[in-house]
Amino acid sequence: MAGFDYRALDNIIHSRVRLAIMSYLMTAKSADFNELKSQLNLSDGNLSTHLTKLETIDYIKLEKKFVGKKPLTTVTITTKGNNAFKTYIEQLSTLIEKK
Amino acid sequence: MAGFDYRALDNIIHSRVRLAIMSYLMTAKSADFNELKSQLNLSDGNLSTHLTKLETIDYIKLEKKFVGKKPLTTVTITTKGNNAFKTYIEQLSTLIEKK
DNA sequence: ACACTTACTTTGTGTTTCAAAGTACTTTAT
DNA sequence: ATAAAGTACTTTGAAACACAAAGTAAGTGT
Repeated sequence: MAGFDYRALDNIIHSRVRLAIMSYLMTAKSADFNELKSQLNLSDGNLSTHLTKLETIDYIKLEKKFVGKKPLTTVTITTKGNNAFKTYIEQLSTLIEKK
Repeated sequence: MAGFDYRALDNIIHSRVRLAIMSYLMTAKSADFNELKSQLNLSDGNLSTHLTKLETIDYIKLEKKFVGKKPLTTVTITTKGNNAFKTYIEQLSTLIEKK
């Protein structure tokens, strides 16, 4: 009975906060900073750092523009991010099925 | 569309290594140190520290005895650990179902 | 002008992870 | 008998991580 290889589980997605972010983006496709912040109950700083990390490995794309007078950061999941998330979920599924 | 509450996900189970350990124990019921070490491909130190952490919150029980001349540590999942794991899996399931 | 709000980012501190090194033996050559 | 190598762990230390408090840069009331 071989245990599962924990190294296979995407370490970057597998953070509770980033899992929440990615999961949200999978259905929402895109969201802006404040939407994520309020929906996921994150502090500004916490969200900001996790977004930066996800952006660094190209799982999401961040676009900054002004809407009227206010800055607006829009977050979009990339193809790479989408694939990574799907893989992550599949691995989790096999883990869960084993119960 | 409300995102999921990451704070609800058991932080102690939600470590890749500990998830592997708990998952293994759910089906194996009990295992000894070297079994976990080899099946889960963990270094001695890494396994040791995670076991200690899981023991601290009573998710597992560690029993040390000698078999012949050698020390043997047997790891058993507790009822509390079993429940915590089930809850964890349920939460993950809802996350996955949302896709 | 002054405090206050908004939309973030940076910084600082505490926590976590992991393997290398350490411990306390036992077993195996020589 | 002694040294070298293994066994079964635990402790330690350095790097990475998580998070909120503080900071920034702009706008908005009063």
